Amino acid sequence: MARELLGLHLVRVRRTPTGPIEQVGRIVETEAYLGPDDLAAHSARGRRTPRTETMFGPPGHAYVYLIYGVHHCLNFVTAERDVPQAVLIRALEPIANLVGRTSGPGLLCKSLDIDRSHDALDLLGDELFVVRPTGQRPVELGAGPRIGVEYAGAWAKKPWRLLDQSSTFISRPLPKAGSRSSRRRVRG
DNA sequence: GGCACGATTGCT
DNA sequence: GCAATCGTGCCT
Repeated sequence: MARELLGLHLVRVRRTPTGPIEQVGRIVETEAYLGPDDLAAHSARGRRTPRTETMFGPPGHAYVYLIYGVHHCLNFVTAERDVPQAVLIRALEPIANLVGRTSGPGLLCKSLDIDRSHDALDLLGDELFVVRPTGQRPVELGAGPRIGVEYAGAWAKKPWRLLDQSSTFISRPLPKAGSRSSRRRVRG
């Protein structure tokens, strides 16, 4: 799903006093979180709490959480009920009605005005959803380790951060080949 | 009730 | 390099 979402358009419909505004961004960076095995996931070891409950719910819903007491992060729940997997949306390329930066999970939520009140929102509804654009620009697939999960040991090394290398709106470049974070463990 | 800390960002 | 800022998870 993290791969499939790249290149699709995320649509956010905001109701305003003067009528609805449709914000659109092309998804250019995602990360996969495959709990309960994945120790980098909030649902690691099957941890099921009020916060992570949405991850255990049906797919096609938003999982939104507050990080560092400051920013919100938007995820799509991707697996069947009771299988706590999700895809973090990390960066958008502005297509329509987007003001402010959209490169980075916290910035993206700020620009789309998404917060905890949107947790568990149905992504098949009319407020937040994805569409496949016509004449879709091809995705130049890149992969690297996920950001900010150093604590997850071997799981932190998995190349589950996916992005479109042709986009200038990714949150940060992939680590250079040969750098510590991209080097493969080789048996000696 | 206490306390350590985070799937980030911005400023020094 | 590090502070901001607070909900969450886990312990007592």
